[in-house]
Amino acid sequence: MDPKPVRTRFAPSPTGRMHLGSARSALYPFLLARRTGGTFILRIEDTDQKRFVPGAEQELIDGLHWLGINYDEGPDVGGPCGPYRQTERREIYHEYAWKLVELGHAFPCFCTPDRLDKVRQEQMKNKQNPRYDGACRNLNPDEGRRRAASGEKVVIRFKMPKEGSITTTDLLRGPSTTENSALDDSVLLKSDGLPTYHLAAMVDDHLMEITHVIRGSEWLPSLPLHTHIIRAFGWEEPQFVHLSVFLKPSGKGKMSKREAAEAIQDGHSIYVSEMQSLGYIPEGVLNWIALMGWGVSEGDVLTLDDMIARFDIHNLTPSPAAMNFAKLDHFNATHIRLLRTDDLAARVKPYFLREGLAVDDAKLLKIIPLIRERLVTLDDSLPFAAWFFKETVEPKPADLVAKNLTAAQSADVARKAYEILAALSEITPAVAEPPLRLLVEQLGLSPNQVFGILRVAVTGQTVSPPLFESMEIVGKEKVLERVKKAIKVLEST
RNA sequence: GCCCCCAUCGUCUAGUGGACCAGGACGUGGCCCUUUCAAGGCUAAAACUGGAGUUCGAAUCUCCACGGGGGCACCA
Repeated sequence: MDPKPVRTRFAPSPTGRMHLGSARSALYPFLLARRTGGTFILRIEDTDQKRFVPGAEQELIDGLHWLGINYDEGPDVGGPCGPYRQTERREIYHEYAWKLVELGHAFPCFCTPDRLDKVRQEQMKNKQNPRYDGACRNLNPDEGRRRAASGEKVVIRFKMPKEGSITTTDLLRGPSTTENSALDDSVLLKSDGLPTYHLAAMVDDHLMEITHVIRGSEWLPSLPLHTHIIRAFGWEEPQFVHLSVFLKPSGKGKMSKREAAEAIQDGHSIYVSEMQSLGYIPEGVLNWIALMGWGVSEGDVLTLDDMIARFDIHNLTPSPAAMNFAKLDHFNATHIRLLRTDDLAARVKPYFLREGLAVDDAKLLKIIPLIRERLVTLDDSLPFAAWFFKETVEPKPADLVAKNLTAAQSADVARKAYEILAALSEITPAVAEPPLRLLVEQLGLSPNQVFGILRVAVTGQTVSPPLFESMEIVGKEKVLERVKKAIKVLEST
């Protein structure tokens, strides 16, 4: 066993919306850290000032917070290895880049982007692999340093060995050997003084003592480069785990902007920040993304705590996974049903308020058990229960007419039901249901017909929570008032 | 074009040479329950990409093909 405490990290770049793929990239290292009693870190990789999006970092932080993926060290909470924002660490990268030059594993390069472009185009025309032509590779380091110090635009490139090969290891895929001749002299430090990912991530993972690098599979092709860099410094190599990508629901190609838009049409989203307003709860979202790329044999309804207890990095799967929103709905509904009544009430309340409804908390608490198992998303509570918080309901006359009955016959049924209800001391399921069932029998009708009329009369809609329980919450006075009104409507139809 | 990765029901997956006529979950069909809508119970259909090897024996190991995905920037 490795005695070193586990340290993992989520290292996003603030260049856009936080999508579900990022959420999963945060979840797994979080789970590993929590599972092993280790430390989980948030590091912001903001070295690309061109693609920087203001507010993106906050969205990331909010998203993690909403999901319950808490980090021990990060830009807003600090920690012993800070700063945790790469733009605040530029001197560090500068130092390490030049150290690599000193060690003979890197070289300063003064080639202009213009010239490199031309070279690249020439190479492509000749059907060669586009790569650095090595113009500055053998420059005298001292001269390079001098020119750089004098303010000349300079870049530092890794000095990839021409010969030999390197064997790298991905925890899920095993070892893989790459010929060095297939690798390029990649840029490590840009002319703006900021590092590229290759340098920054390796330096930070080392300084932050990251033991397991869990990242997207788009990094797999650059693992040989990264391993070269780490070995050039003489550092210990962390375990590398490359996660598969999320594919669009069809399984053909990865999620794109277009698919994201289509998902929205459908009441779904791939953006964490939108999940809440769509009525999803973190438990549902987490369960869904966790199991895309993590195989459990049985028992797949998991809370975050369950995941921590059961997580094993070796059960991650290397193959791409297609998004299946139907499964998200299933997990969301399942976790909603698992919520305590007061918890669910508190979570559902904002959706009523959002519609401008005045919510009575005590009443809401009584409604929750009636709608709980009917909800897929939290906002589904609106069609089921919004009418509870309205003074009056406006049933459609056609809905009040029972199946296979005329309006006049329906009115007659309603009148008889009214008399029964009016005579009751109170309207509860226990008191009201038996006499009304008796009425159903006496009239030779189906429960569906009689209760249907009452349902529409009282709730204003054809689909509602259970009738008698609903009537109890509404109260006798309002029930009678609404049934009376329904009779009038039916009579005038 | 070059490099890399992946491969089990429609989808997510279990499976690490015999315990697999391949298990679970979502979805789908049927039945039951039922005052609507759900939920719940039972049940059905549904997969090892193809070929060649290794082996007494292969979903599991090797190779090839096909397929899918990713990467080839002074982006991450």
